[in-house]
Amino acid sequence: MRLATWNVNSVRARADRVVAFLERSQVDVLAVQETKCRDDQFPYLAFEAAGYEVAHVGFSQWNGVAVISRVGIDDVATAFVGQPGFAKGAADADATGEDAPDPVHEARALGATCGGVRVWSLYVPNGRGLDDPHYAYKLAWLEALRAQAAGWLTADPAAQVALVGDWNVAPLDTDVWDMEPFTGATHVSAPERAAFAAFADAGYREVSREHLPAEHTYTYWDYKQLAFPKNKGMRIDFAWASPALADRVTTVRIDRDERKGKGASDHVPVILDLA
DNA sequence: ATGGTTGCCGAGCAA
Repeated sequence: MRLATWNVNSVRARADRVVAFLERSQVDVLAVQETKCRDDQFPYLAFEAAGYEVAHVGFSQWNGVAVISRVGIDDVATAFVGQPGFAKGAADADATGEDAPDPVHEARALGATCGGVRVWSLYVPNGRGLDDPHYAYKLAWLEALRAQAAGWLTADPAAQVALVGDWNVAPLDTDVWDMEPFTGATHVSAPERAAFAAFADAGYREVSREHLPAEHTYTYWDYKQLAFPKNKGMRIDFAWASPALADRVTTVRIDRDERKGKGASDHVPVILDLA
């Protein structure tokens, strides 16, 4: 089975390109992030015509995640248990002693069982800035996911679980082109890196680096300032696998060519082959 | 060159 993950940065702007990728690369299951649409706006027909089923969750023009599969889609979950929402205005309410508004649940996680693998398409909050409320949200979100994922393994040590997507964390200094511009920035801070590494403590293995250990191997390049031609990229898309699944991974590929040409997403697919 | 890119939607936000 071939499993891939890709932040497509709008599935409507790129439906043809995503279908072409699925067919050219013979992908069985694709986890998609940043569809940027509601469920009723998703271009289902383009994927169904190519022989794929789609499970999607999207509430607005922001976020949105999907699993696209030609080996079945069962037990779809449009959030993980305990998934935090963004508590807009929580800090203000705390200061004034007023009741905080209800947190806004965002479409950032979708789980589906495809071909015997529990696949989670994950779009980790960006964080925006170290002083921003979205940064605390990001850390809480990662910790809540880790707690759930640890529980899945405790319940079934032989579980085949893939936690794949845009983690918005560059775990190593060599996962960015240069650390200097990231001074005081998100994606590289110690708490974010610890929250990411905690998935290893929970028993998972990040199989993309196991198979592609080369430094400065990127999955994302900003649209601005000729970042791609200058290869000023970041490695922020990863695949944590449960032990039983990690043992099945034979190859991992990053399809750098998908960043080329007109109409490219700013991220490229990460593709896993499973024995 | 006081910007730089893209996508949402149709101004300004988010990444």
